[in-house]
Amino acid sequence: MFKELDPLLHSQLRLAVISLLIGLEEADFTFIKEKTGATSGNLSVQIDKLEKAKYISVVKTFKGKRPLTTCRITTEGISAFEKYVSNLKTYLNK
Amino acid sequence: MFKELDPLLHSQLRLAVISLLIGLEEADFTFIKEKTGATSGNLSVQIDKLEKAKYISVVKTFKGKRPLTTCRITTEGISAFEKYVSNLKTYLNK
DNA sequence: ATAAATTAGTTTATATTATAAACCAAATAT
DNA sequence: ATATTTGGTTTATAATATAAACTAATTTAT
Repeated sequence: MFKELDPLLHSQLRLAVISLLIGLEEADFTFIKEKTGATSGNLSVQIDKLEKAKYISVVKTFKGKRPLTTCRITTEGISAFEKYVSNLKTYLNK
Repeated sequence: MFKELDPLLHSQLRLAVISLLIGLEEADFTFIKEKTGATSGNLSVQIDKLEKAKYISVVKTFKGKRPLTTCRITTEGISAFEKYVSNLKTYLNK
């Protein structure tokens, strides 16, 4: 009937981050923050969770003299997202 | 870009309840409990929230000598669900 | 040169939410 | 008579999300 929804993806902000990265393959912290409208603090926390789950990889470098946090989705993240979307559909068929 | 997801519906159990009621127009507590696999306590709480938001109406009667809690979706509930689904799509287009 | 403001975040505290455990009342089964 | 089941509710706890406060360095303005 209703399939389980991965709690890691069933969060507005984390879902937005993953959704963004699915289309882009790479995005930095500030860009994600702008596109999602999240606060830095919330985004920082949620990116951390996605990274710990290996749904995204995070690389911290410098752009000139400033820190730059770059995120990419992993293959694990892609398949988790695809499964989430497929399971979600069990809730949406009116 | 990403549309706001109604937090009342962005919950696995409450979404399942609404999704069920959209198709059925009427269902009792026990039936919903079976279909969703929820615990009674959790279901009781979530039904309460949906009722307080006027997304569903709840009528308590007796079936023979036993209590019977019957739920129906309201027009407000239907349009909230439709909006939720439509907003959700902004997250799903890979 | 120094102070103020901005960038790019992290950490921590708090509010909200979800879930489970404990409970209740009545009915039915042993 | 008492044990179990039905149909829930209430309350306590765990998990989550969010915001506020903070850090550290960089620009920009004075």
